[in-house]
Formats: sequence, structure tokens, C-alpha cells
Amino acid sequence: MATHSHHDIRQSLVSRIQSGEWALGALIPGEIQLAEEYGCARTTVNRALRTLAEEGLVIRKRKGGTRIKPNPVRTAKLTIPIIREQVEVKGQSYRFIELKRLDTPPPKAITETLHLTCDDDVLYVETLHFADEAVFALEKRWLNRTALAPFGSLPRQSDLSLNEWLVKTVPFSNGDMRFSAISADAKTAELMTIPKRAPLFVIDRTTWSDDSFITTTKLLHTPGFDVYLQV
Amino acid sequence: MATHSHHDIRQSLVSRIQSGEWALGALIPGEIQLAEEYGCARTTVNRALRTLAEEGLVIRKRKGGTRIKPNPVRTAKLTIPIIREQVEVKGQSYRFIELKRLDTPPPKAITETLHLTCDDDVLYVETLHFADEAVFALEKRWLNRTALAPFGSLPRQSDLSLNEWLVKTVPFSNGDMRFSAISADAKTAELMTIPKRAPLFVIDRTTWSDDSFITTTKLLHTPGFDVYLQV
DNA sequence: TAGTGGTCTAGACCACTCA
DNA sequence: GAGTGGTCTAGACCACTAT
Repeated sequence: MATHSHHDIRQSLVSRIQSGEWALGALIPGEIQLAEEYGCARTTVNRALRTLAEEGLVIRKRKGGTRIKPNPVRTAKLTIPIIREQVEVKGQSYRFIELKRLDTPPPKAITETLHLTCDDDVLYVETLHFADEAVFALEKRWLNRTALAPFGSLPRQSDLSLNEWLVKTVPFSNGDMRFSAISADAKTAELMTIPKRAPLFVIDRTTWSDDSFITTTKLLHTPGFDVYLQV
Repeated sequence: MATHSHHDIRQSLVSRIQSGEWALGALIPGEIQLAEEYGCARTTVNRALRTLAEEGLVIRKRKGGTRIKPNPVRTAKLTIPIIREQVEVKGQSYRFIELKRLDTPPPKAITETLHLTCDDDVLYVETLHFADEAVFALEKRWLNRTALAPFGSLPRQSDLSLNEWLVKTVPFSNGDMRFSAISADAKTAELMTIPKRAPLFVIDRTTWSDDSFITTTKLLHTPGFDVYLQV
């Protein structure tokens, strides 16, 4: 077999895995042996196997060798959504209204989850996002102004949406995300001008930068919204 | 700077990006220049930069150089869910009931989406999954028996759930996933023993293996279900 | 302690793409 | 056409860990 490209070798290995040549959990040959088999340098096989490990198809351990992962993990690419872009991609026009901007201290649950100290200066902002005059999402956000201070002042009400400002100003942060479905309560339904008890797609996202809490946000999306992932 | 590890170099580059040394979209020095700067081989810098590109922090182009990505893409690891495990992780006991197993041809919409031919032998299965006697999810699944033939016969009604059998038998496939929220209609609500119009979290997933359609499934989750992602 | 993967090097050639 | 990243090699040494 005269394949010298790590890409081809990766593909060949995937085929051999798919064909059942190696059972789930089984040990596959070592790098040196595979390099001989494929007629290339060990480095090249290493590169192919490393890729497979990053893709979650195999597990590699020094001395332990390389094994087929029993329960493969798929990785999905997820872009941090900028609401304006989500709307405009659909060919609709975007605008937003900031409903509230308050300095009230956050609920206890949030304070605890985010490890906030009493000194942290927390702001609450509620924003309504529109797509072609229909409500697209209601955003409830808490921001840690203490941690955001180095990035300059927050945009004023009528400027850029906070959603977009944050993504562009504080990039490369870490965080987590939770998707769920809830039913709109009376007050929310009225705000979003949708029927009471309509199903809402909810995204809760919390963002950290360098161990300090930046922001947490709850996005309530009107019916019809979805999240698509290539796996 | 005497850092010779691609890992350290990556970290250094991330810091320099976060510090604002290079603006979003800006061109950063080439591999050779960085290699001189860090006092290591170009290969090592290449490895660090390649990692950053895979992480979605930079964009690399031959001749065009390496640029800071304006809109960073975060990658989230997503495990293909096995419903039994999702339930058991929460400390609840799992069981399922297969409601239907029909040979009726699939709806036109599905046939077209999946590029099925007339020859393909398609099976429809409807399963109800329980967590501690409460309904956890309703699963509606179409399977392509033609493509599944090489993997042996499908489990019988009372055995392993099809969900689990598929994940373990046909691993390393490609596919896509869509999350959305809908309201339970009267019939569904009755089946799932939940209130009419309750908000359901829906996962639509389609799986392909080697260009042939394997299965498509719609999972309707009872209220309280969520999907969590580390970003 | 021995074996396996992890990494680094120095050099070479290739492939894409911008001007 | 020239410049940048993409890749391969052959060899070396290191780090972890199973036995």
C-alpha cells in the first residue's frame, strides 16, 4: 500500500474501523507497525492517529497503545450566535429594543452559580430582538461590569446590541450552553406578542474569560427557531 | 523566549491574541518569523498554529498568511445520546416500550430528504422511553433496512432498544442534528401522559454511513429535558 | 523496566493563491 | 512568479504507564 499522506492513511484507518476489522475497544497495531504497513514514516501515521483521537474515534495511551473508542464522541462546530446575523441570514431585517437596564443585584441563584463577590458590579439588561417586525427572541442578561471594565465602556442603548458587542469585544472566552424548551407564561407571552403557553426554545449561556465571570444570558426564542448541527 | 513546546507556543499566541496585540482580522507573522522569535523549528510553530486554526481562533491560507478570525467558532463536544444512559446518569431506572413497528412506506418528505430509492426497504418504529415510570421521550424512527443488512438482524421488540443498538452497531457514521421546541398536540400528549400543549424539546437526527442513509429519528422529550454543552 | 505514544528537529519539496 | 502554509522524512529523545 503506497499511501504516504496522513489524510489518506486516516481515511484508510476509518474504513478499517467501519469494516469491523477491529472490534469496539480493540487494540490496533502500533505506530511503527502501521508505518511499515503503509510504507511511510512513523510521524505520518502518528499524525493520522492523532487526528482520529481528536475526532473521538480512538483512545491513545502511552504504553497502552491505541484502542477503538467504544462510545464515539462526535464533535459539532457551534458558532456563538450573533442574533443580528441569524436574522439577516434568513433574509429578514433586524432591529432590537432595550427594555430594561437595571443595577439591581442579581438573584441569589445567579450570584452563587457564578461565584460572584459582593464587590462585583452587576448589570441586568433585557432586550427584545426583532426579525421583520416579528419578535425573534427575548434576551435576559446579567453582566459583570467589574470584569468588563478593561474592555471599555458598554455601548449605549441605541447602539450595537450588547449581544454583538460582547461577541466582538470579548472573544476567545470559555463558557457553557444549555438548550431547553419551556412554555411561555402570561407576562412573557405578552412581551413577545405570542400566544400564551407557546413553546419557547431557550438558550442559557454563561461566559468566562480567564476565570472571571463575564456574562450570563437567557435567550427565549419564538416558535419556529431551531439549532442545526453538523455532526 | 526559549519555549520549544508547541503547547507553550500555542498558549503564548493565545495570550498575545487576547492581549490585543493583533486586532481581529489582522495578519500575524509568518511561521518562519515566529520560529525565529521563539527559537524553535518551523514545524513546531506550524503545529501550534494548526491547533489554533482547528480551534477556530485563526484562519490560515497559503500565500495569504495567518489571520485572527473575526468571529471565533467554538467547538462543542457532543456525545451521541443513548437514552438509557441519559436516564441512568440521573439515577433513575430505564425501560422502554415499542409502540409500533410498521413496514409502511415513509412520507414523501422523508423519502426525498434522504435520497431513498424505491428499492430501499424502510421500517418505521415508534418507541416510548421511561425514566422511573414517567415518560422521558417519544421516539419516531425510520430505518433503512437495506443499508443495515450488513450489520445483522435488528433486535427484537423486547431486547435492546433500537436507539442503543444503532449507536453501538453502526458507529462512526456521519449525520446532522436539529434542536427545536414544539407544543404537544392532543394525541402526542395522551401518548406521553403529559398535559396538552406542554413544551417538548425535539431532536431530529439523521445518520449516514458511507453515503448511504441509515436512519432518521425524531425524539420528543418531556418538559424538563435539556442539552448541555461545554464550549 | 520496557514499550508505546508524544514531541522536536532540520531539511526538503509541494500546493495553493495573491499580485 | 513568488511567498506562504501543508506535508513528509529520518532520526532522536522524552514521558507516561502497563506489567
